[in-house]
Amino acid sequence: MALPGFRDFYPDDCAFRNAIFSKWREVAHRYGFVEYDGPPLEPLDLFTKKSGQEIVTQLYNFKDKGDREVALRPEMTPTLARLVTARHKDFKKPLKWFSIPQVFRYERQQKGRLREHYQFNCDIIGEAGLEADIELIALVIDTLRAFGLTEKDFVVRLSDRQFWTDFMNAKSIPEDQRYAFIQAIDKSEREPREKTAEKLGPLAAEVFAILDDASTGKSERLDTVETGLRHRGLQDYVKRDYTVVRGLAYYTGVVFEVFDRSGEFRAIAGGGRYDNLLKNLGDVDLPALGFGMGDVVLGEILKKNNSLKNLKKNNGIYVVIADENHRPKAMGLVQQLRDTFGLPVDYPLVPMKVGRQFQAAEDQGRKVAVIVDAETGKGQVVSVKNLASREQTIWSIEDLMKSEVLK
RNA sequence: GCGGCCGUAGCUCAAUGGUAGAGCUCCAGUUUGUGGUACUGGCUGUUGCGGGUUCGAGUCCCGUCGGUCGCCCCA
Repeated sequence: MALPGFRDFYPDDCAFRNAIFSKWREVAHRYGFVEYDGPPLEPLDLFTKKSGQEIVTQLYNFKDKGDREVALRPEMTPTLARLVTARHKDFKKPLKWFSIPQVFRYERQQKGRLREHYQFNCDIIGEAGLEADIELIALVIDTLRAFGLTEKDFVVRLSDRQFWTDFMNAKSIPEDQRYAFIQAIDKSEREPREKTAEKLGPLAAEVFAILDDASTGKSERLDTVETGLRHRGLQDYVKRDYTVVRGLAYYTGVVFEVFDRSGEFRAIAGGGRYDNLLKNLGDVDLPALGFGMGDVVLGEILKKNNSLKNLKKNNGIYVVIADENHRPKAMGLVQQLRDTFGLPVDYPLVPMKVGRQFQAAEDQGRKVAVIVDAETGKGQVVSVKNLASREQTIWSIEDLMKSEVLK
């Protein structure tokens, strides 16, 4: 039994996970992003430096045999920051980097939240202009579209962290009250309105007006982002919503969260601009932005929508050994097929009834069966059966190797 | 860390406090050279674990571990 919050991946699960990974990679590559990776285990202070000591309660951390305080990474951004600050002069800006790390957190698990998951991380570093924000948001949208999801399935809720900073400046909210103010906005959706109003005090009416009707809030940044997305035909995937504030730790500009329209699941993805983080962490002043998308919530949604079906598509070859006397010849053929086609080629490891062999071929999702029998023993002849159409034809091995019937 | 619900075969579940069962899966056969059906047979259990009540506990009580949903938290 796996530890609480950790998953086993049986072959079907692994196929499902890998299908998600390959879509992620495909879309990231389509956007010109390149893949990087880092260690799953990091010095503890890499994370406390960014998030403070409180984060330790949510980490898998321990002392290693060299007496170092270490932790399993809860997120990729600190590692990315380390990589980038260490060698930023080696790379032309902007960097468009992605990664699919397994990340960990020590928390009680619940729906859509385990103690580990794989998180697709895409970041753009070294570009302060809003074109980068638009590109990144377009990437989030296209990633989900690649799984067959549409504007009917999900929405990107767009907000602007700077908008609220400006608001608090205009209202002269003291520094020590700003955290509570942002928290109140963050929780306003999950709390009774009276409770939020109590927290906001005299500003309640004005804030509610903005939360209820996003057009009340003015943000040139969001105007530009929305226009940019409209140019790409993606305007139906986004909605301005100032309730999104994203934990507020280090975001500085445009932020966003992606939700499914049914409201049944947790956030699918989230991200935004964090222009000061690299400077604070690594003493390299580069603007940056990024998002993360986990495989758990996405997987739940794809399963509900029945996406990613047909993972066992018909391909490959099953060599049926109809006459055990010719097993040696069959083994030669198996080897030759593997060399020639690079497709899955399987066969019975031990003598098996012919009917069972066809069943095995079927269960494995093979496209064709190549039948080795007494005729094969006499000459270089095999029968080839298409498992779907059940048509069977006779081939010389020489012709078979040049043909397309097995592909 | 807190609370609700739930732990019985590999899976899904049944069994009034009275001898632990079914379906599916798996394996084999019906069928000694042709696959999704059908039929037949077979394997699998310290009823999560530990205490307690009782003549007797899968069933009731307590604890514990795990699952699940929510709260807290959300990098």
